[in-house]
Amino acid sequence: MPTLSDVAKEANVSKMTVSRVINHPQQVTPELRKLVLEAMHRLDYHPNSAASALASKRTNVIKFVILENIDTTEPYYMNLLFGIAQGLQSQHFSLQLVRTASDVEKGNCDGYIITGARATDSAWLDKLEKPFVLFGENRYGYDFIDTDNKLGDQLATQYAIDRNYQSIIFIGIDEKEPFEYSREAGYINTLQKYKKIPRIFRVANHSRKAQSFICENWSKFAPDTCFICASDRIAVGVVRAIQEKGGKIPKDFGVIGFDGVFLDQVSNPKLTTIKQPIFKLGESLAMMILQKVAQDGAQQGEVLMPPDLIKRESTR
Amino acid sequence: MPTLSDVAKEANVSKMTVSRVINHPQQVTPELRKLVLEAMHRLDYHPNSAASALASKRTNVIKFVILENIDTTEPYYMNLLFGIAQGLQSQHFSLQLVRTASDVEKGNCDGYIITGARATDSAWLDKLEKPFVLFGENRYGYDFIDTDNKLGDQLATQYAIDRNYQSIIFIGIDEKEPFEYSREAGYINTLQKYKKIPRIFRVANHSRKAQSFICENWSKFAPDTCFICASDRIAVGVVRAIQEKGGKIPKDFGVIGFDGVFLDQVSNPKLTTIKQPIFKLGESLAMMILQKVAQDGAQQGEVLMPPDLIKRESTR
DNA sequence: CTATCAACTGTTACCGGTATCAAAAAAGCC
DNA sequence: GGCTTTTTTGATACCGGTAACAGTTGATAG
Repeated sequence: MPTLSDVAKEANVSKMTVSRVINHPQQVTPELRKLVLEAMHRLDYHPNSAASALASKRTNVIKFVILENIDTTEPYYMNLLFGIAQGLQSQHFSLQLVRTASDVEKGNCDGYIITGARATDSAWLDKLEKPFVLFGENRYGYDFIDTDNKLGDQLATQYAIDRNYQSIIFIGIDEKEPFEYSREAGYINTLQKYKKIPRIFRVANHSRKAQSFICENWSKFAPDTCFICASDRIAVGVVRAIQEKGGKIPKDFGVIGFDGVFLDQVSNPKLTTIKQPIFKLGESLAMMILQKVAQDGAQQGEVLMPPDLIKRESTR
Repeated sequence: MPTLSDVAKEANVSKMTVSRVINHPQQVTPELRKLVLEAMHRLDYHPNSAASALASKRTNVIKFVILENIDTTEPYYMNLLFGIAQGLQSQHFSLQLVRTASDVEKGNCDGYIITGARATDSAWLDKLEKPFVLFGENRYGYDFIDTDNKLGDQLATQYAIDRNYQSIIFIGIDEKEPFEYSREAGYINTLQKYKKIPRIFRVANHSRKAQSFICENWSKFAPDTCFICASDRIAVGVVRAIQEKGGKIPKDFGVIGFDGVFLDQVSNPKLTTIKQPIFKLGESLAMMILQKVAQDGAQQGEVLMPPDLIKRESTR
């Protein structure tokens, strides 16, 4: 394993010059820079992350905090993680996973990416000493990245209208969280544009809960209805309920999910869904926290990334 | 942040003694050890992982290599990851995720945990310079940890027999991999014990493939049949096929899955399944690779962990 | 009572980088 | 051209640990 010194010798410069080429290239004249880069390349040099972490009093570790029950963890977390990992990798950072607020303080890191934070978590978030960014909308001014939830269900609702479903109903998640309000807002806004009256029901985010809800209230849902669901889980339940009641998908009943990871494919018929750009969200989260760390905790703002409408078999 | 030196001063010993208390406690007399531990506790000392990595020429990073398509990634990987993370945490190691063989060599680490390795991967596995362990059975002598697949489907088959299903059929995954052979072996062995003749079908590991397969061959399956499925995905498809054909679950048809993460709960009826101890597998993987690293790459052998039969609604 | 040895503890040098400041070189100015 | 200012480069001192070896101590043996 070649070291900084090796490269320095090879290029006939001092260690510092090499270090600068890596971290502050603009401080070095182009000629020297080129020399050094060539030397690095010749020797196949890779910086030692532990050494740089030590010298610059960092850890090169970001913690990913998942404040959700492991058993109900959504499959899309895997994609999120991949995205995060990819983003961190590019800066030679590595990752630690944390599942409980109590483990957060254990061991060192340079910053946190936090997901699953609810309104009640803001108490301890405020006490964190390291910079953090959230995955998921919040209205407390914390930096976050999320799918553009509102846009997502605007797309969904618009599509249901375009496909000429007579009645368009929203099946939401029974939680008072910003992402849910945003999705509902997308639905409501779009319906209002056409002077239609919104009808919203809310259930727990479980396929079976959704299924039994629809079955129990089946009489309320006439044919030619499209269900805009706040999650693929719910959509899966709705599909099963319709099938159980003998409704015809997609002819008489349409179903549109939200998430677009895993479940939408396992379902039959495959779900029309709002696909979140999960991998990219992960990557962006990584970039944001790294930047925030580099800028000593400076505010980063909010980022909403547009989702895609994936048209499949559960709508006509 | 207190350092080793701070603790050393507080306890009136040298840095080395403190270091020894942390890494080789048995080399220090109990009295001193106590003194040091108290000092560490008083100061709330946490070792600096970067410094120790640098000094001992390690990186304190383990790479988790996932050789599978991100989109078909099983939800249980999340649990595996949690387990791995937990195991690594305990030794102050952190994690990097890698998805392609080409990224494996990029950046440094002390060892690898590799999953999704197929027979064809052994070529580059042999070339790896750092120690590694595999998640998943293999017959090439590589160290691995896996669920006891054979035992799993012994349990499943035995249960189907106990529940008095007349005919017991295995729906396997259409891949020539050890885990599949082991599951089939568990099924075959148990049936043979009762002088019953095995019937095995194999399909791709997709719910819809399984569904259409069962539908197309529906005439072959008389009532009073239990399907032992090699995965929950397949089980979900089988359940849907039976429902589509109007079969009664669990009275006339039983379905037993394999995995026990996520899908089994989303299904309706909830699946009877062989639940893999995924979290523990992950933890063990972490422990194994850490030990292997500590022992400079010494062989660790194979570990098979027993799964559990979870009895739910898809069997009578 | 001293020599020998084992067991424990301390000293020193170094792991591979980076920050800081000093020195040198280049540029600007009169 | 000489002097000041700015830019570029280099020397040095750490960052917080660990390995290797040296020194100390007490026990055991002769």
